[in-house]
Amino acid sequence: MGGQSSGSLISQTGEYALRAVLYLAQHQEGDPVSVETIAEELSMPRNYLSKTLHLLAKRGILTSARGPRGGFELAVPSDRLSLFEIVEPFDDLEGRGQCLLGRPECNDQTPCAAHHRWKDLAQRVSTFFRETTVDDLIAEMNGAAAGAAGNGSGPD
Amino acid sequence: MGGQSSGSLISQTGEYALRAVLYLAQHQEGDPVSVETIAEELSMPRNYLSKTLHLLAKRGILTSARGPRGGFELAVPSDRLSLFEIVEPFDDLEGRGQCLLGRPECNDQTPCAAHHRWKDLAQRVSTFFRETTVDDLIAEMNGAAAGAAGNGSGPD
DNA sequence: AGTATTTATCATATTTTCATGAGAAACACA
DNA sequence: TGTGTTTCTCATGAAAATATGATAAATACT
Repeated sequence: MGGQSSGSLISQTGEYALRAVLYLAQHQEGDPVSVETIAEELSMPRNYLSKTLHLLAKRGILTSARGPRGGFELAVPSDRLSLFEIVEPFDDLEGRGQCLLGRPECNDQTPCAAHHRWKDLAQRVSTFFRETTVDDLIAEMNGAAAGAAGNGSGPD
Repeated sequence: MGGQSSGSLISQTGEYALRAVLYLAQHQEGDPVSVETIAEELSMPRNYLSKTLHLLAKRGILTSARGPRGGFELAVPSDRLSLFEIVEPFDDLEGRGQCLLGRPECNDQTPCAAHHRWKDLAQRVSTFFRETTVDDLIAEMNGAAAGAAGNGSGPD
């Protein structure tokens, strides 16, 4: 022991999913994008990413096509695709994992010691994932890079 | 794949630590408490908990004593012991794990796509762990169970 | 001194997560 | 129809987190 575990809110896999979908949203012109491209561009393990994206496709978040000109595309407009939908297949952001003390049931009726103090924050996190869209993140990227507004053509 | 990972902010081990310390704080009368007792009472793996508490002892958060009448005790007054100190040896709550997209460096200068939106929440979480004390949780427990004040003897 | 009790430490097992590699299936295009 | 490209799927491997069991070391009590 002594080694620190990730501590991150989402798993490595969930993070891959998030970054890959973000990439797809930024490369929506024309043909689908191959796993090869994404994996290389974002430095992710190719086959592992393939499986990850496959699961998102099964969830209806992406469309996949095989063969030449195949690859993945968003199946949902990026301004209607929440981070929650992307991460949820891989990480349980609600339900369990809410209670700091790991109680199976932890609510206003049967609260753990931390419930009342933690509740608000947990709720905010939940809301963040549910209400933040892929589009929001892209907008913020462009905004932050260029100055919050104005330049119609996205960079890159 | 398809199985959801914990999704919890802290690891199983960190959760054990938190719950065990909380238990210790509530049983501070007289003799130290043995791992045996805590493990049984809180349904945790005995030897694993032993190691976990040992690490907290090395950090100066608990004192440990061997032999008859041995066990663990708080080494710090519960109103000056933050949740951060308890969990930090097992989970990296700050630094890495802050960036949603897993960037090694993610700050105001070199932000990831989610940085500006996520920053505030991450900060709040960090503050929660740093500023919430063990005493706060115990007070809340008693308060929530009995009605915010009054009954001197704490319920079990 | 001897004994029972309890933590400390070591070696190992189990489970979950993350990752790799090879081949099958689907598809576009010539 | 054939060929190359790409996802899909399976089998396997590696690493980390979690857990177990046995033994050593320390200590209180008789």
